[in-house]
Order: sequence, then structure tokens, then C-alpha cells
Amino acid sequence: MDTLEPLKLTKGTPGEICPIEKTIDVIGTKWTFLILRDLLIDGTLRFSDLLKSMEGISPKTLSLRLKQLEEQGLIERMVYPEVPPRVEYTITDKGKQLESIFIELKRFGLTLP
Amino acid sequence: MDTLEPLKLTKGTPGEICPIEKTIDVIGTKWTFLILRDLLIDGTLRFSDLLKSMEGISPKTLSLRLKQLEEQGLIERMVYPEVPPRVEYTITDKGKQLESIFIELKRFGLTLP
DNA sequence: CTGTATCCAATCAGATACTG
DNA sequence: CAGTATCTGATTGGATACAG
Repeated sequence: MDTLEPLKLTKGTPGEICPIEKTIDVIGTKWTFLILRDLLIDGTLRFSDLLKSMEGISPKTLSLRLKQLEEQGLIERMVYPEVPPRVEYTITDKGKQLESIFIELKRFGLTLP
Repeated sequence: MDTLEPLKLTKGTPGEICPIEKTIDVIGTKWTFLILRDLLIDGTLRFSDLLKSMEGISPKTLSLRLKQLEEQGLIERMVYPEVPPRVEYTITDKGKQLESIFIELKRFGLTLP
């Protein structure tokens, strides 16, 4: 679809899933949003960086969400065979396409009290 | 904030909440997204319209989400004292400001398989 | 028609301890 | 450091019946 063409909102037509719904199914939980936000900003982060960056997330939850995002091809996991171990998570090109969504999320957030 | 100025993504600075996080806290559940999508498209809808439009939602869940959205000022509830009763939900001006987020959600969804 | 009341299932998430 | 294991609690959501 041409990005210059004004995009109208639509619901799904019978037999196909609404594209908005598809996106929500991919990125639609609180921590998923915040992990993607951090990686969109920083590009690459280690597990411990993400853990520190997001106030309140537990290592279990972070691990689960990272796996999910990796399966969806939005982030990439790189293991460096060092001691102590180092694992880096990087946003993929597909993940970078989410940036305009986050720009709009921020724009709206700035209008909130 | 000037909408012409290019917006950079940021995390929250100490002492203030990240605007992206604020937005997620307001609209960040599956059904909330889909209710807002429907009302952004149609402007005004009745309870039963929404129930029919969203495959799978139960009246209980719909009722809860509508109340939440009304409290946040994103939609407005209008009761017509008729028999049988008629209740219409309308997107507010504040709710309309979410449209650009949904445009981007759709744009990304169109790239998904 | 527009909800609410119940009851129950599933998902998500927090705390903490522990392993390679 | 980078997770996993375990246990527990909170939130979300579905089914159904029913009330105003």
C-alpha cells in the first residue's frame, strides 16, 4: 500500500481479518509495547538492560515476552559465548516498521494529564 | 506540541511517566482497541451494534470496557428513554485524537501475512 | 434492547530462589 | 549474566441466565 495515499480505517471484510486486529494480536500487551519501545530507541540491549529499564517487570515475564517477539520476527537474539554470558536483543527491520505507531502513541500520551 | 516537528521516541525521564506508557495504560487491551476502532469508523453505535460487530465479545466484557472508556472521556454514553431502551455510544473529540494511532496500526497490519 | 449477576477458565504477571 | 522453576495473585474474558 502506498504510504502517501490517505489510509481509511476499516473493519475486516468477511473472510479476512481486520489489519488493526492483526497488529494488536502481535504487539498488544503492556510489556510487549514497552520492550519494543526500548529497542526502537536503543536498537540493541542486553537482558539485564531491559530488566533495569522497565520498572516492575520480572525476569520470567521479560523472558517470555522476548521469546514471543523473537518468534514474530520483530527482534533478534544474539548469544555471545563469553564468561559471563552476554545476550543481546536487537530490533529487526520488521520491528522498525512499528516506529510510526509508537510516534503516534507518544503524541497522544503527551496530551494526557 | 507542534505536530509538524518530528517526534523522537523517548523513555520516561525520572519523575515523569513515559507518554507511550500513559497511552498504553489508557487503551492497551484487545477489546478496548477494537471498540475504539469501531467507533472511530462509525462515530456512533448502539450496544447491540458493537456486540454484533466484534466477533467473540460477551456482553459483560463489552459493558466493562465501555464504562472504562467513558470514564477516560474517550467515548460518550447517551440514553434515550424509549421502549425498548436505546443507548448510543459516540466517540468524543478526545477519542478522535486516537485516529492517527489506528491509521498506523492498520498500515502495519497490512504488511503482515 | 441493554445491560447485570454468576461462575469459571485462561492468560498475564510479581516475588523469589536457584542453575549453567 | 542470563535466564528457569515454582508458587501465587490479579486481571481478563467467556457462557449463560436473567432483570428493568
